Amino acid sequence: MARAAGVSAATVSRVFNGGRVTTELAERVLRSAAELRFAPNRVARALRMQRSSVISLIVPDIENPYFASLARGVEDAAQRKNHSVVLCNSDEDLDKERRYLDTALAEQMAGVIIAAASRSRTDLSPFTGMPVVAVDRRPLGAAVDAVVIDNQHGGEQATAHLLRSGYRRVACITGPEGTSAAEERLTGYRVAMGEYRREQGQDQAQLRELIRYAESGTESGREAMRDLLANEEPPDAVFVTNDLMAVGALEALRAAGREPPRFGVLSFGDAPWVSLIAPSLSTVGLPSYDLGRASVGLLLERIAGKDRPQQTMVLQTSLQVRSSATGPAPGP
Amino acid sequence: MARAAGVSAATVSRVFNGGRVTTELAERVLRSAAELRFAPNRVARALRMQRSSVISLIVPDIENPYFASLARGVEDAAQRKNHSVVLCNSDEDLDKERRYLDTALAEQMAGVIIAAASRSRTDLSPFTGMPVVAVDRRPLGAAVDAVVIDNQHGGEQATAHLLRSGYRRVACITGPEGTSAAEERLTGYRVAMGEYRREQGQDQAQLRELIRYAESGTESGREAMRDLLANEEPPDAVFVTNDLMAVGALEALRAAGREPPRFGVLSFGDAPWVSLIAPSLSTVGLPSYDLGRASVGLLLERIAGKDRPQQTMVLQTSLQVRSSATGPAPGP
DNA sequence: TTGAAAGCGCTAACAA
DNA sequence: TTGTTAGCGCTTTCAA
Repeated sequence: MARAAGVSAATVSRVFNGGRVTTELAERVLRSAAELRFAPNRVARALRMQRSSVISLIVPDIENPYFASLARGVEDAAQRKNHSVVLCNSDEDLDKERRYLDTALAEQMAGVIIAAASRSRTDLSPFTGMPVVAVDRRPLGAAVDAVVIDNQHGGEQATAHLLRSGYRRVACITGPEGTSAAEERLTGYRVAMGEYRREQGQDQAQLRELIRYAESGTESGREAMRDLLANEEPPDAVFVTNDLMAVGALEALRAAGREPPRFGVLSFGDAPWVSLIAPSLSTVGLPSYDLGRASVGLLLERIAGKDRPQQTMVLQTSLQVRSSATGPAPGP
Repeated sequence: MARAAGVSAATVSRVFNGGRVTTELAERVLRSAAELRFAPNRVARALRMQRSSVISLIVPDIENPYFASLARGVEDAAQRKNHSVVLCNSDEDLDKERRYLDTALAEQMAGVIIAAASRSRTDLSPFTGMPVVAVDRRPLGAAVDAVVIDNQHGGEQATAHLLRSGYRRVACITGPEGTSAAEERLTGYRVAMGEYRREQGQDQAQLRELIRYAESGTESGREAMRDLLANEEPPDAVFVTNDLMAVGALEALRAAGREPPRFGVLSFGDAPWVSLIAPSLSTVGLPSYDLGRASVGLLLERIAGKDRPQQTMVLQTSLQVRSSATGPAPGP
């Protein structure tokens, strides 16, 4: 290539990397490159620079629409900055995750974006020198940038919306006890309920009978809902902390003849199908795409060598009003 | 690393690549490698071998569950053979697709798996030397292996199932005229209907009034269904060639008081949410995961240098019976 | 079976 | 501004 244009390899390199070259030479190089369909060999470049332009994206499962959307955000942002994205599905398996991390090292990748399989047991310590951004889940005690969702605020939003819509006894079905997202969303619920009851001068001790922990599947959502309906004083609305459980809750409600929006249902998640089911589910939408995009932003700053304090970005949820929680009164 | 083990670089290389080395030396190398947490530099390897172990996967959009599942199949299979997968979203945009293809070349990737944006205008000609497998869509006139779905057979399966379930006037809502998947599925419908009517000694000329072309969205599915119901002699079942249009059709049916399974609905696609809507949709399931897996199989054969005739694998659909097409008679 | 040496294509330091 | 040179870490002859 250099010979074809009658210049040195260094000049070719400079042309392709924005070095100082006279327009005449640059043109000659570009012309030859076009003729020969030449494009710089990125592998050689990566070897020489000790760093490729590939980002490793490690998620539990790309078939989960949440992570698909996140991945899309990552890929779009990366592509705009001439970076490629390697897709890795960890299946929440620490060993598998570990192998992907090792590969990222061996391939001298530019950086890693990871939704870690475990907050405490994912080991990010070998990554000195390679930038890492944690996304969706912030590993405990690892000195990495992170981008996460404000789950508590989302829980507050959801609960407040139900109360504002006129529901009075708002229940909550949340995920397994001890998982951080579920607990945070529940906290949001407690806070919003506490505030409301304080304003109303109501007793605050009775929240417990309105709360159910479930296993985050359709099945367990249905059971939890059935259980809530069996209360002495049953709720008139429910905040469910994920879409799948919400579908189960909906089924239990239909079986009991308590259909939305008379009975309010609000879920957390915004899966692409929530608008397709009947009634279309109002949800607290997750900024999954932006999560991906933002994590690339942080990662590229680190890759560029920017030395700033470790940082966590907290992205806000947004209420998606559809038809399952418009209010207990007969429609206007 | 070589020094640490007291051997030459060549020996280290042989240890990691299954060359002939005495057990004693091999052990020494492995021990040092473990101590130093050494792993061979894949970039240098790729440069030297003129080929990396990365596969480029080009799909229209990873947020489409069909391609997410396909991608998962690709990644699982690739990972098992120590290959990485680079994710590329073409958005059906030829320019964008072209840039990804160029990157694959510049990165000396091991091969490309592509669901091409266009059957005729996607240009795969620069890929002499780099293996390419077309997936889901077979480019016209490109000499590459391909893995596709048997759309026509799927259409036959769907239609035959409706007829077998007791529906008599089966309509079809298919995608835009001229797109190959839509036409093939429609062909399957025609074949199955023709066969049935021949057996019944019925007139075969009247099929046209049972067929509608739509724009493959919820909206246009609803309209097409409404239009079919306005027929002089309306259908009692419909085969819809994708899930989204089926949701629209379902809405039109509900509005007209003709609910499944009294009115049969069968769709083509098997999106993850089809079992969540009410009634749960019976579908012709697409082997998207296997599509991905199989394409990796073909690709790796080519990468290994296997010289065999160009090949197209046709994967079969499978009927997923749920509750929207159990038969016109009142349930047992 | 092992090691020495060359070279994959690029970029960075230096010299001209 | 341009060219020369060295070397990134590996695999692959070739010779020992």
